[in-house]
Amino acid sequence: MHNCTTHNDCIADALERAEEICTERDLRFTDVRRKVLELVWQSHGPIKAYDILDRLDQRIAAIKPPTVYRALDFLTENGLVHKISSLNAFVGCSHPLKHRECYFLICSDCGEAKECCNPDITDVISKTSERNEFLTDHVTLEITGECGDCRRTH
Amino acid sequence: MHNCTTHNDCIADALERAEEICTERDLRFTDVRRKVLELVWQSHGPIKAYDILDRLDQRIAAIKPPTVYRALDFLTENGLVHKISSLNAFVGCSHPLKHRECYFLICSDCGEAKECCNPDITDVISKTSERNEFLTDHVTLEITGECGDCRRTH
DNA sequence: CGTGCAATGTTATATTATAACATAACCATG
DNA sequence: CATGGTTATGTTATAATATAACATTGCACG
Repeated sequence: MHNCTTHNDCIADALERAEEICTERDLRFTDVRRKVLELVWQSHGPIKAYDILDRLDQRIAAIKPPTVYRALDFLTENGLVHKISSLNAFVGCSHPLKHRECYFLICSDCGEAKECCNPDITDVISKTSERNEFLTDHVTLEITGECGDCRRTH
Repeated sequence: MHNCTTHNDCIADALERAEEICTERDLRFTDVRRKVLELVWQSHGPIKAYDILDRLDQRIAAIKPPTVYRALDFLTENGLVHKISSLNAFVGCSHPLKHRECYFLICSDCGEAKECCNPDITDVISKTSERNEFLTDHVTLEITGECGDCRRTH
C-alpha cells in the first residue's frame, strides 16, 4: 500500500528531484533514463527489468534489454533507484542523496518495498565491519515478510 | 582466506554434521545432496549453481540444472547452505541449526563470504521490524567490501 | 562545423532458474 | 515380498535475467 494519496504527484516529485540532482551533478537526464525512472515509480513496488522493457515497448519502438539495464545502472549509481537483489527487481529511492544505501522491508503479500533506513542499523553494521577489520563498500539489507496493512487485512 | 588449516577436515566435518542433522530430522541425505554440499564446501567462497554443475559433470554423468537447484533448495531450506543473493551464489553454513539466518561479509577481492551473525544485528533488525509493524520472515544481510587479509596484502 | 566522448542502438549470446512430465528409489503396510 | 503412495531424480524444454561487443547517433566544446 503506497502512502501517497495521489501517486501521480509522487511520480512527478521523484522525476523533478532526479532532474535537479542530475543538473547539480552535470549528468544527462536523458529521455530513456527519465522514462525508466518514471516506470519504476509508476510501479508501486519493485519492478523487474523486463517489465520495464515491456512497458517501454508500448510507447517507444524497439528498446532492447541493454538500454534498460544501462538506464537502471545509471539510476542506481546515482542513488535514484535501488536494486533489490533478493527479487532481481528495482525500486525508486524515496530520498535520493540522503545516504548511499537503503534498507528495505519487503512485503511478500502486497509486494511493496518500504525503506527502513535508520542510524541504529547503520551503526551496528559498521561496528560489525570494524570488529572484523572489514572495509565496507556496499550493504544489502532486505527484510522479507508481511507488512502491517496486509496482516490486518487477513 | 579460509581459517581451517586442513580444509579437507573442514569439508568432512560439514558433511558429517549434515548427516547428523538429516538423521535427526528424518531427512534423506542422498548422494546428489551430499555431492552438492561437498562441492559447496570445497569452494572457499560462494559458488554458483552452474559451477557446481560443471564440477559434478566431471564425475557423474549428465546431471542437469534442475537436479542441482533442487539439491541447493533442500540444503538451503535445511540451513546447511545459504544463498548470497547479491552474487547469485551459494555458501556452506558454518554453524547449521544455531539460527535460521546468517549475515555475511563478502570480500570482493578474495571472494570469501564470512559469516558475521551477531545478536546486536538481529536485535536492531527486529526492533526496526516491530516499529514498522512488520512480521519478518527472512533477512538478507550482505556486506560487500574488502576483508582485512586482502587489505593488508595490498 | 568538426572532433571527441557519452549515450543509445543492435545483434548475439551468456547466465541463472524453473515448468512439466517421466521414471526410479524408498518405505510403510498388509 | 507385493503394492501403492510418496519423495527424489531424470529429462526436455524453455523462461527469466543480464551482458559482451561493436555500430551509430547525438551533444558539448573549442
